[in-house]
Amino acid sequence: MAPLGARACGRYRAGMSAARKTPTMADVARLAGVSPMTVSRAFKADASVSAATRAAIHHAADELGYVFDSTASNLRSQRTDFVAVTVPSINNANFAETVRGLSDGLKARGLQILLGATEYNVEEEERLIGQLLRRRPEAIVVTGGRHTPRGRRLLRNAAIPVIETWDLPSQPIGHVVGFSNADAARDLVDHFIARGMTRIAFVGGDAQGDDRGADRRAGFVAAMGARGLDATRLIPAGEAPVSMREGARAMARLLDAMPDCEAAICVSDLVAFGALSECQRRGVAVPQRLSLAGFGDYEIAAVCAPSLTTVNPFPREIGARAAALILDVLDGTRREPATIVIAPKLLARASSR
Amino acid sequence: MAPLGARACGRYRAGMSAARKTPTMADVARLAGVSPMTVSRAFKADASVSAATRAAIHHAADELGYVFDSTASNLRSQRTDFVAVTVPSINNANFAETVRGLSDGLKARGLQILLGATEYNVEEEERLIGQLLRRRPEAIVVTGGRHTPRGRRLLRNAAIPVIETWDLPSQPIGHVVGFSNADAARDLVDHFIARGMTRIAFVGGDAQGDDRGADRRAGFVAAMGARGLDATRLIPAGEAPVSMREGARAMARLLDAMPDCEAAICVSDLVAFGALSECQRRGVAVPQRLSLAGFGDYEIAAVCAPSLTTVNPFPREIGARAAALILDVLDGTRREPATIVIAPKLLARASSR
DNA sequence: ATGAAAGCGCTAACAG
DNA sequence: CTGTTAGCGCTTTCAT
Repeated sequence: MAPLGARACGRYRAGMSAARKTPTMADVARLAGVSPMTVSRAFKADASVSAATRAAIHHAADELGYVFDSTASNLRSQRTDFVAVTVPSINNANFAETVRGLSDGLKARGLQILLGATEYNVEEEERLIGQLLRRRPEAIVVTGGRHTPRGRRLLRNAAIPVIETWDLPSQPIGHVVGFSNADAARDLVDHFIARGMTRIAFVGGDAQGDDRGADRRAGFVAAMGARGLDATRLIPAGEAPVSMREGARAMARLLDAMPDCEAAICVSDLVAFGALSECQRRGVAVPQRLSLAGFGDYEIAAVCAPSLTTVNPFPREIGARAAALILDVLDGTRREPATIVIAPKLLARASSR
Repeated sequence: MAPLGARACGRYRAGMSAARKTPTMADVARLAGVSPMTVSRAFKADASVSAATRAAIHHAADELGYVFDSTASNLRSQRTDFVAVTVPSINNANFAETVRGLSDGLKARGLQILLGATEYNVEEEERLIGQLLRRRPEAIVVTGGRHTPRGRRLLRNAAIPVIETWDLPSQPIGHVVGFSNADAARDLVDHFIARGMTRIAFVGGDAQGDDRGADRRAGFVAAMGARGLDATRLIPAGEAPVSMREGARAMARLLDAMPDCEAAICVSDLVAFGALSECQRRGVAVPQRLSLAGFGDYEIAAVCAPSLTTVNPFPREIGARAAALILDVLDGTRREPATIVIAPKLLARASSR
């Protein structure tokens, strides 16, 4: 079946009769009449090879259809140029923006992201961290500061930079690029209070595994308590990922159970939009009868009518700052753990009067 | 600074005074009193090692904080357990769902996704494919059937399964899991015609690099022509990624330029929602004065009021089918290139009367 | 600027 | 079930 080269046994060879071995640097070297070492140098941008030799080598490589083999390079050089990243969900515009910020910041130095989704589950995160660390990434970026004991241990022992994001963990493992979700919720509370509202509800933040959401809800409760207001108007929205549908259902419950509410702070803009749509279905005027706010500054918050008051946590910048931090640490520019605090921005829009 | 072990020179060691070498299988073997080969087997689920030996080895490994090194395994075994995937954008719920479908289908066999975003640019796709193939993935999944010549060549020569998705390329490189974007647009045209509308516009599909969108627009033009209707009501929406904001602006132009339109088919639900919001701002009743349709069955299409008529292309299933295909090919169950055609489903909702 | 030798850490292949 | 030997394809190191 595969007469030559045991390596190709059972391997996929589209439309090829014989399984010819994939060419290696040695093959390129032979064809170009140089040593393998020179070929290796010719494939590194900053290595010293004469222009003519380099051109000849690339020509030979093209002729053979040679593709550089990172797996061998990784082992020998003990560098993978991977940065491992875990996010709760890939299907979330906020986290996707953080990944973009990371990716853009890292690709200039040839670092590639190895992405995993925890699906809002710390056990899954632990499994994922284990899998990712086997690949020997140069650094690892995780979302949030809550991990299983083994997850924490894996991260601490990894001997690579660890960056926790989207949060300000009380016991950081290494570096942090985040913000206070509780403070953001407090700012929204104060926003409504400043506009004369006191009967304020919080929608969501109950989802198991969504620690950022839980922190926002806790921040709401703390802020309401500190202002001497009723902090018990908490509307659960169900399991993560909590989104528009859940927002609509939660608003239905809120309107039924607490018709006197003047404002509702939702755990995210997606929930807020779902809540808004339910208000519109029921003829509840926003913001005249009920003010609404979300979180995240998702695109929909700016586009929907009325536009949604929200908080922009600068997800792209979180990624960009994390990337810059990684580069500094790998360069040796920075040695001590850093905590970079992002200042989220409250955006007052039409959904709050 | 790093007295022992040249490997650790300049490497990051959080809070460690000396740079001790990362333990290897040989270290674990020594501590457990077995050969490295037995340690290797103990780390493979299906290898034959006595239960007692396996337990002892894992105990020793834990004690040393040993982490299996995939880079060495990858080189020696010529397997990476990577599947490379390129999508136009990571920040798009449809593509994110396809990635989830892939990821879920592959993780059972221990395959991990290596993800890259092309940002709707074939040159970027070419670069990305080159980068990804160096990592020696077991298979590669790309979005769409348009590639640069070098991109095509790289894929064809890769000697791994290639799967093009979200499209039905006329010249497939290998396998295909997709659907006809043109047919989907035609179905929407027929949906409106069946409801008595003839002055129908298409919004978007002009974005450079969004081939699926272009196919939908082309399908609209072809279908309108085939039905003897005016196919010139084409509203550009700007460069990819085209989203809600662009939809709102495009609708503003449509209402100004073609106030007699009865229906508008938008290149995506995001554009359709933006268009809807503009209608609401202007007091244009949807669907009474103008019917709307989108594409993609994004969550917002079901939640917004009025809900949006759309087409569900089953993005999750595209990923799941691609994953199943990859497993079959790697198993040797399938040898010939497959073309799996997904049947998108038209969902008639409140935005079209 | 180029080359020779050695070896990264694991596992295929082949014993026993 | 366990061990021995060799080597995956590159790059570090040290020459010249």
